[in-house]
Amino acid sequence: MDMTERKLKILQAIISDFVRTAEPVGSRTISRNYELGISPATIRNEMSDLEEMGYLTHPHTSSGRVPSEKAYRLYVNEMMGRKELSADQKEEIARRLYDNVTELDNLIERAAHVLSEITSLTAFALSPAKEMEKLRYIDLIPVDERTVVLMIVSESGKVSNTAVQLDRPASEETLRILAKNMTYNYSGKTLSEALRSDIIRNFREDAEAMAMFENNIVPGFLRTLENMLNVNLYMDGLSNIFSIPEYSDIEKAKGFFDIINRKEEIRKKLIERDDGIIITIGGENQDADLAECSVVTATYHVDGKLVGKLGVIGPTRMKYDEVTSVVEYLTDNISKAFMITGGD
Amino acid sequence: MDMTERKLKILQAIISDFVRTAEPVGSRTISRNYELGISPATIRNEMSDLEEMGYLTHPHTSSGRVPSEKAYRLYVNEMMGRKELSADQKEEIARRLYDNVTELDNLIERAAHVLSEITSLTAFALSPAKEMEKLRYIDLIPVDERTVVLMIVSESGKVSNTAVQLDRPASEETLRILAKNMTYNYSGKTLSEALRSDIIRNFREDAEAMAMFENNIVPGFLRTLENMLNVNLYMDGLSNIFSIPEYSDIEKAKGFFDIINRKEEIRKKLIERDDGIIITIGGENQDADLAECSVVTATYHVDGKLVGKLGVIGPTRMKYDEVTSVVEYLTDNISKAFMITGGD
DNA sequence: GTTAGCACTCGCACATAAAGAGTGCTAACA
DNA sequence: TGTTAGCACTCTTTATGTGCGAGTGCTAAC
Repeated sequence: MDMTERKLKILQAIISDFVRTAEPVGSRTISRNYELGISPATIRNEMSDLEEMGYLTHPHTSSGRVPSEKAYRLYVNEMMGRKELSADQKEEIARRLYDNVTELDNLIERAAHVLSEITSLTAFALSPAKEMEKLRYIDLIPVDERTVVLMIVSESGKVSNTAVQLDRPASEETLRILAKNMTYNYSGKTLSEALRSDIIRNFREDAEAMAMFENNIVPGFLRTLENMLNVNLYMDGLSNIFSIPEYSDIEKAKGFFDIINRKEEIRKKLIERDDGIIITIGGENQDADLAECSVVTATYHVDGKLVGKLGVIGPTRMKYDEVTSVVEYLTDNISKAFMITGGD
Repeated sequence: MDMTERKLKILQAIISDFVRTAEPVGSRTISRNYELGISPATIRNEMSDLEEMGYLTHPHTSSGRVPSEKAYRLYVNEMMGRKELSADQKEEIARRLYDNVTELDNLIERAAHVLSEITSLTAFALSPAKEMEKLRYIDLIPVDERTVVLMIVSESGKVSNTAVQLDRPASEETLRILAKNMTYNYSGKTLSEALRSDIIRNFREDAEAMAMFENNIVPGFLRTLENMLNVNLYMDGLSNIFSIPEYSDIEKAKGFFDIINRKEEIRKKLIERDDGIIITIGGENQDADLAECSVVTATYHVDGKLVGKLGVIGPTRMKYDEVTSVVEYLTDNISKAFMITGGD
């Protein structure tokens, strides 16, 4: 059976109506509310065809039609236009994103918040992966006899540090040598290179320094690198789930929270996703628990180096055009916002 | 009407049964399952008295009795014993608390997690208030011509820092002088003193240093202090709410999440609460949205200086004895755990 | 003071009925 | 040949009625 122009229009009308109301839509509704100039009977015939083609389903004999995942996929791929955000919306988003942000992670967290509020869905955002960040500078700052602070500065200016307790007192001179050596050995290396590579030990001539390096500094160094590499997952708008009719059933709501609680898993899944705007619909999500959800993600870049993701998770019946636009606008603006506020 | 020994026993039986089953309890149930040696009819008479005294309520004429808030209050104040945790439970808690913790905040977050799992309720924990923390050491570390890292180390060893962009290049000498001065002026002061006090400017002799100090260092200093003072609220076990019959109604569940979402408010409320173990039952919580919940909080101390809170929120029908014991055990162990793992 | 007995009250689960929305088919029409 | 009106049929939803069970409150006897 061929897809005709008219079938497409009817399908679009059905999707649009169902997205709005969450109720199966009947032929009369389409005929009344969408000016296609054809009678309910004709629409019924077309609907019957569309069902045979796999674009519609029938909850039961005597109810309206519901778009299938195949229909959403067609809609997203072929029929959906970008919904340009209004100037007001853009301003609102920008204002809230730019407001008083001092840390990149902070900005990302806020992006999740804004995203969830605008879409009324559950939003998430991943702080940037820093594998490709390069080390710039390493220092050991004596605080007291047995305490030094190990500080690592990355090329993008991110600072991280740990207080390290020493076995034995260290002279400032020793610390200076160690720090200088580490900076020399590691600056220009990426964080993951530094973490994976064998620790470079080239002060064998100084037994004292060497012992301390081995026992105290190296563990602290690795710990700090790991901290810097950590990717945080922020989620927001969890309670939005309750305003979605699909989840008015307590069991389903519970199921949703069960998914959402497995943060570690989500984090991994997100990291695996391809770059750019990705929409997965229902069963396209490997996870069986997500079979009734769609996920929209987009990738942001800061400085062309740091890379992270954000997006929303909601019922397959979501406003893909709107959501896509907001997600895109946010990612486009994240690096911009961050430069303006001049965070570290 | 007087409270008698027997009435107390019956009330305790009713509370205990209702806490377990969430169903109104009838006279037969009490007579069968609790060996009080009296018949249902007698129990009915006593129940009737207890109702008149305000300890029981009656959902409708032909159903069992439900304890009132007044009953829970009596129970908590007079009848409840501490439920000693089993050695196994203690070990389990300790193991999970001590496991691989490197940061205090981390430990607190985990405490919330453990607490929610053990009680099957929603748990929260507040990272310690650091108002009383004293500054130990301040340093300015040059990274490149226009970038320095401002580092603050507190007496308990917590390190915090910000990268500061400079208007103009600064000599290492200038930075050294500034850092030395700041350490001299602020070490021994508490964080909040440092934040509130006027900035001390005593290098008027050096116009160059002074200008940089004013324009770049001071804002970074204040920002860092504020960061250090920030109190984080961790919540865990949100989805536990779904296994509580009281919240099988979607509207109530939604209401619960509405409360939980107002993190800022919760944080403030928690900070205001008195020290020690505090139990508020139903309407005793000012917040109308919490009128059907009870909140149990306890205070922990680290090093006798840092102070924070943790606790649970659940239905008025909760196992107060168990919850109290767990909460108490956790707070007692937090500082201990932290010393053992040798965190910063 | 305690207890057995019994009438009475509700709430709940279940069945049944009526209403409403929507389809699918048939036959007529342009 | 495509479109439409008409109508029987299906299935869900909502309202209504009924019986059952749990539990009380009262009375009278112990």
